[in-house]
Amino acid sequence: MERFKDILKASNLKSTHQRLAILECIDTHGHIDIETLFELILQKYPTMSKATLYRNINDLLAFYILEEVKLPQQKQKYEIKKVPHIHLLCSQCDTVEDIFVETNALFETISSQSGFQIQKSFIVMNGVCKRCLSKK
Amino acid sequence: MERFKDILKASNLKSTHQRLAILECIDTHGHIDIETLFELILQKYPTMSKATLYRNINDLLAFYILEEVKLPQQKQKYEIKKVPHIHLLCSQCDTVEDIFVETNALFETISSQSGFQIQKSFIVMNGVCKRCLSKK
DNA sequence: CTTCATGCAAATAATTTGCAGTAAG
DNA sequence: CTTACTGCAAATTATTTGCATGAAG
Repeated sequence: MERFKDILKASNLKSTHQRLAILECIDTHGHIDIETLFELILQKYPTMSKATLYRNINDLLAFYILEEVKLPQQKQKYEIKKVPHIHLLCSQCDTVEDIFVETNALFETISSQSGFQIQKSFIVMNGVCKRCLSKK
Repeated sequence: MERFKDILKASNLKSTHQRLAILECIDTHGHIDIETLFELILQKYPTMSKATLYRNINDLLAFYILEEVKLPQQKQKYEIKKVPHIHLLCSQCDTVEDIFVETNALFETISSQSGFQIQKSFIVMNGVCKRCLSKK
């Protein structure tokens, strides 16, 4: 994917097969943990080592290309950095959905109530997704 | 503290010195990670082992006496389970403050927009706290 | 060519488990 | 007394690092 080559170049990172595979894999999965990511990439690049994976994840985080996603009760996951959004974690099918919602009203309330100056937010909702709800 | 003895008894857990120390320590600190907790308890109970600490944390989580707090860029922390609240994480002094805010409006928006049925939420705000703001 | 990234193995850190002894109720 | 809990050591699992080789630009 050309898109990722450009992103890497912008941070002076070389576009190795491994790095591109990591980015594409995270991109198509949306949210993924190290172990799953490793297994998926191994299928395409049998020589991929975990050291490389960890090093790349850390580098990509440092350059703000990736973002960590810490969900309750789950192993740490990663996603491609995008505009701020809310995570909807379904307790039935275990999938994570992203949703874009206006949160200014909430931010306002919090600021005026506490004097805290909000820079960014991390919001996860736990519940049951549309699909699982309609299954009953 | 009698309060914790009652809580433990309600879950058929014995009130050992170690357990009470863990609970009191987490209670007074608000949010604390394993390593810090271990060092603090060692001061009071020099024989405390990490195996016991981990086992107890897991048991207390299983009985919903503790709750995990996963903050961005931080080691996993724990807190005594309380009513739902929002975490305010200050990027200057690194402290976490709890705040109780009405979130129904946001929940409503999310539900109607996505069809997701919310059961609980985990919300962290990153920014600068009142104290640090006034220091300038 | 030059520099940076990879793979392997070894090192370190984090967490869990088995088991014999100890304390809570 | 009986059962559950603790501490220690060993076992697993997760993550990082050093170094020689290989690939990207």
